Amino acid sequence: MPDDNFDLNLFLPYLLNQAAEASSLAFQQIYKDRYGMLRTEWRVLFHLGVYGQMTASEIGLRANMHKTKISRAVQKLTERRFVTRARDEGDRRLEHLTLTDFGHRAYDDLHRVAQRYDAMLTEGLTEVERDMLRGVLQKLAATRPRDFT
Amino acid sequence: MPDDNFDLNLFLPYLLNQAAEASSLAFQQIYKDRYGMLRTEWRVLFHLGVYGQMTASEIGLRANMHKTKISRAVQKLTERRFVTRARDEGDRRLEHLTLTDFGHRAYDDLHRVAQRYDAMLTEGLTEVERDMLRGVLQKLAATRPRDFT
DNA sequence: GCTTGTTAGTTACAAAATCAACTATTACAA
DNA sequence: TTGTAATAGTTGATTTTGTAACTAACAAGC
Repeated sequence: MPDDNFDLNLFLPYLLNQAAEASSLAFQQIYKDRYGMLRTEWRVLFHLGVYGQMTASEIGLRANMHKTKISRAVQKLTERRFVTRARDEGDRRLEHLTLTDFGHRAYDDLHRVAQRYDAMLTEGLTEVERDMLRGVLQKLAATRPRDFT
Repeated sequence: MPDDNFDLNLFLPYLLNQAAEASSLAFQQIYKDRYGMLRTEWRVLFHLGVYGQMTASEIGLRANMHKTKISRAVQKLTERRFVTRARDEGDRRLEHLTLTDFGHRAYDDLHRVAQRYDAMLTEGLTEVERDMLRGVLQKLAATRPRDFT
């Protein structure tokens, strides 16, 4: 009855999810414990930290996050004084988001953690493996659904 | 204000999640459209298809899924006649899960789709990249949270 | 100017995931 | 035995996500 003809653990969507979850766990614990953030909130914080001022939809575009997720994350981050919002005077639909000083300190902290964490994750890999891994993952992340039948 | 010192898109937990999501999308669409399954249900179905009869906690152990997720997935799969449950006579806490004929046909179908899909995902990669990718991802999937500060 | 369509962002409701508490059964040691 | 702990699995309450409908502001053609 078992199917020796297919190795589930090597099926890429499954394997990628396992790797992603396992390798996110300990970092997730840190931004949750230190700042009470969810994944969505961490992502918004980092986008603002890395790219500077952005609007919600710019973040959504870059992070592949739906606008409702971002809306809620921004609301939380604003309530907790990590982020401030400012209406665009030219186009009053737009809101420019920026980190507060407080938010910037949180970003600096987590950003340092992230760098050490990334180093830890890859310390078992060769130089070649590290480079190839990121290159291949970027290709896969750019995969847009298309027909394959 | 922007931080040129950190490339978010190369941060492994983030990059892995992006790759995992992008590369799961089209496959997810198929098991959802054809069989109305969720990710959890698809995973249980595949575990039973690949490994044969299993208990819920064996699946949880292999798939790194919480028992409540599995409990609910099994309930759905049983309602929809993909799976049958049988009490263990020796230890009446245990339930052995197996695919019905109907469930097996669904597995066979999706399993074929999965193989073609995997081939499509990796068609842009070299032989070396493919092998290294799966090897490295398996290492990362085995990452257990530990101290890195 | 007006209508029609588009974009930015929010809100409401439904679906799903998470967490804790629960039942039932077995293990095991006093 | 019998009392305590452990394991398998389920259920309920809460949180988070997903989907669709919504408001507000702008754009472009007539």
